[in-house]
Amino acid sequence: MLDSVPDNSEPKVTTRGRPRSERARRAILGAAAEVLAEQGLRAMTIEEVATRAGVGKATIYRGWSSKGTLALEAFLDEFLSTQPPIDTGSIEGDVRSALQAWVETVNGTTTGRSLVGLIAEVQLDPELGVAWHHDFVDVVRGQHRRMVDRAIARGELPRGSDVDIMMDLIYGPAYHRLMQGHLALNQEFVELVTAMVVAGAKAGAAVPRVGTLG
Amino acid sequence: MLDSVPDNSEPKVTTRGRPRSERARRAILGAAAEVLAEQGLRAMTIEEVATRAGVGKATIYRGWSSKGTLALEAFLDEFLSTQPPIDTGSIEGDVRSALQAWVETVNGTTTGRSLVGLIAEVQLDPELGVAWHHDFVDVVRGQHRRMVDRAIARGELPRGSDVDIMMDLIYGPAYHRLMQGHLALNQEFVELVTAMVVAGAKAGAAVPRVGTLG
Amino acid sequence: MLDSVPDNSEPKVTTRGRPRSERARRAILGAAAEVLAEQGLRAMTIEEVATRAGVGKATIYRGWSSKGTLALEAFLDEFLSTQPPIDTGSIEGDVRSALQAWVETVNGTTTGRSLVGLIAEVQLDPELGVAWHHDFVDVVRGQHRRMVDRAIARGELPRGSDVDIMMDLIYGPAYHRLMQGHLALNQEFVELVTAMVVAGAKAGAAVPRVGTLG
Amino acid sequence: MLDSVPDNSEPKVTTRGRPRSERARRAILGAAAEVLAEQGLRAMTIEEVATRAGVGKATIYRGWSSKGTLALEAFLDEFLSTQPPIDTGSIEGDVRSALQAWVETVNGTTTGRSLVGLIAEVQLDPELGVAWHHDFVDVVRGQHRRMVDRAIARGELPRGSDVDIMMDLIYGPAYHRLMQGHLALNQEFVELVTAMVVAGAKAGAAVPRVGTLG
DNA sequence: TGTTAAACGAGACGGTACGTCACGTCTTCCG
DNA sequence: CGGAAGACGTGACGTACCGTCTCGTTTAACA
Repeated sequence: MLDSVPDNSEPKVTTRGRPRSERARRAILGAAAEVLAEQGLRAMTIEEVATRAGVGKATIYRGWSSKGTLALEAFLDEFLSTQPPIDTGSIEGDVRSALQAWVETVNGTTTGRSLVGLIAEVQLDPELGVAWHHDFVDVVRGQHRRMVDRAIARGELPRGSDVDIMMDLIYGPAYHRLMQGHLALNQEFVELVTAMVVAGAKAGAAVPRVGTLG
Repeated sequence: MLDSVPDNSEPKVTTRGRPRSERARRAILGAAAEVLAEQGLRAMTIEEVATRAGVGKATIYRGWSSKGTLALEAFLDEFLSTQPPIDTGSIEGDVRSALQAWVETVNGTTTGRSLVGLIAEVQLDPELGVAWHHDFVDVVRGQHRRMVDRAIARGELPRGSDVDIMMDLIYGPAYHRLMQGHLALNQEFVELVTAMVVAGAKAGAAVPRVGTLG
Repeated sequence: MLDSVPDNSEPKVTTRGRPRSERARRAILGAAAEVLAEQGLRAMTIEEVATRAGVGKATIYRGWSSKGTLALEAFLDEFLSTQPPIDTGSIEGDVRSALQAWVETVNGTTTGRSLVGLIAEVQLDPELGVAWHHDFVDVVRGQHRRMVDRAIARGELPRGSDVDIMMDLIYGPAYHRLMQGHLALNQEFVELVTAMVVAGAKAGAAVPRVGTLG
Repeated sequence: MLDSVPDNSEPKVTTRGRPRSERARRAILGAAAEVLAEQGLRAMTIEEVATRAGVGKATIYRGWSSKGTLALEAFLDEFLSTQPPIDTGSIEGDVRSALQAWVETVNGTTTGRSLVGLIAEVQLDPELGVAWHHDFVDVVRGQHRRMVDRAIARGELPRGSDVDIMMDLIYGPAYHRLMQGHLALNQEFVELVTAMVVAGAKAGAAVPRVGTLG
């Protein structure tokens, strides 16, 4: 979907203006992160965030259109900082490292639990979806895409590889287990997915592209 | 409907007794399905379902512990009936057919939209998670597992294949696109996933199994 | 306007149904009377009444359409019980006694202060005006009217006397001082008004009724 | 406008300084009068006045301490200009003319409705009461007092007449009907009150003055 | 004429109360 | 006597204004 790195030097999580006072903005995001970590997204209320931040509710509504957009912004920096840039030199090493970092965050941090709650919220709040795509999906997929692009450039993967499918094969199973909770996200999972995806990608170049679609 | 679902001749979606009167039960589930299709899970309220069903709210609470469990039951039969038993004779054919049926439901029906809402709700309501696993995840994965087992039995896939990872590689990308909405769930997606997963599975037998570390 | 005694065996202060539970109704009216006496009508809030009554705000809104109608009902019984039926045998005695009772209530009780607040509120809330007229103005004027009617029957006042004007001459100055606060409502005021009104009424029978009006 | 208003060459409606810029002051009072006429005192908000006047809220608060004091000043000149100085030569003529002018204003103009709202507001806002007495009650009663004083000087009324009671008997019924709304303020009312008050006043000289009791 | 301090418009801020909604429980009363 | 109807206590919602407080920007008096 997006190939170039999104130029969002600052997130566009809200559709509204942000608070004039940096003090209020920081207090709100800090309180939101706190409540999010303690109680989860469902239990988080604007009223409690306002109280903890020492801020009027209206000030929050002035800056964020919903609980979701606020939680998203509170979540973003923290999560992204746990997903380091990765470049091991081989596609297999890159995939393994990226999955490992993701699994560790998801299993070990409150930020990981917020991720689950936010993905859920996005399904239920269409407006939040817009911000989610711009500030999370596009950003994260941009990083992953560069990983796969490098592998193609190195000749590790066939030139005609479908990068999007590659990315979905790597992270799809991970998000699937995260959301359905049917099996553990552990080291074995990381190894197996890495092995199968890399094997499939190297073997799968010959896939006949169907003609009915672009 | 299902090619021999294990033992749940009747779903265990609720932890409570069900309404004494079958009439009320049908009216409630019908009204719930209606509201679910029209307005989605977030907008559905117990009050509206009760009104439409011509039933007291207490009667609903007697049978279902939350909006989620009610929606789950209203969703289940309908969704599962759209996922027919599959046995084309080859793993490639089976995977393609299964994904196709899933994609068609998800793209074309209100039931598909309910699926998204329910997965979201499950993340936010732990109690609902129990019912979700018993009545949805286990059932559906049971079907898929038999599909892969048959391929191993036929010798299409190596004997030591990790069936769970296979299943996650097939459906993980699908659910990933469904929840993140970053790319279309179309025929090309079905073909590419089928090809890469089958290629990876056939090639991936040599993967060195890590110990039980994790 | 009204001649016959209004048959309001129970007040019609609200336009809505009243709470089903007598317990809630009593708690609400009690709390309202309390807050009214302590803080006055302006400072009284539905939230505080609800809290003190141990009742949800919605229960109050279910029974009363505004702060005013609630305050009115909380005020009514108490106020009316301070204005005893009067029958001294002479118009002069009756007027003096009635004014005296009124002045004592108004000067000495929190109910008196509520009266001021309610009259003010009625000016600002047209809906409240309807209830005010039915439950207060009509009731009180009915009592006063009987007082004047008896004087006419006794022959103390001329047969053609305008009863409404009489009543306004008695109570008009009183309410005027109450609202404008320019002079004290004391015993001297009662005596002077009584004397002048009775003198005017006895002398004023010969007033030529203007013909331009009914 | 007034037949020599005592000393308030400029009203003391506010306890604060006024806006430095005459332009702002006029814009604010104009906007306030407009909103007052359109929506009444209850619905008038400082925010709307500020917006209409093209002025910051702080500029209003710099000049007036509350909605009431602002409304009072917006109301004053306009109302007083409708109550012309009166001197017909007889007490009866004076009373009739004064009541007539008052009734016409009250029945026919938005200024009349503002009067009601302001009297109400005065009951609920003690601080406003101070300004109200200084700028309205004292001014108006000053006019009326001179009217009665002249009648006494002319010998129409007994020398010992209680001027305050006279004034309350004239205007009390009028304000009473205005606030309670129980009967019309029409020509008949004017005539009857005039007749009865004048009759009472002329006959009532013999009233035994009670001591200073009360 | 150029400088500078004030007053200004705009409106964000921390609050309070509003009136509404849906929750999950409890009560009433009808069939 | 079971269930529909819906009132109940609760608590969060999102809004409206409050009165205060920064912000630049006029604006007008003095240098």
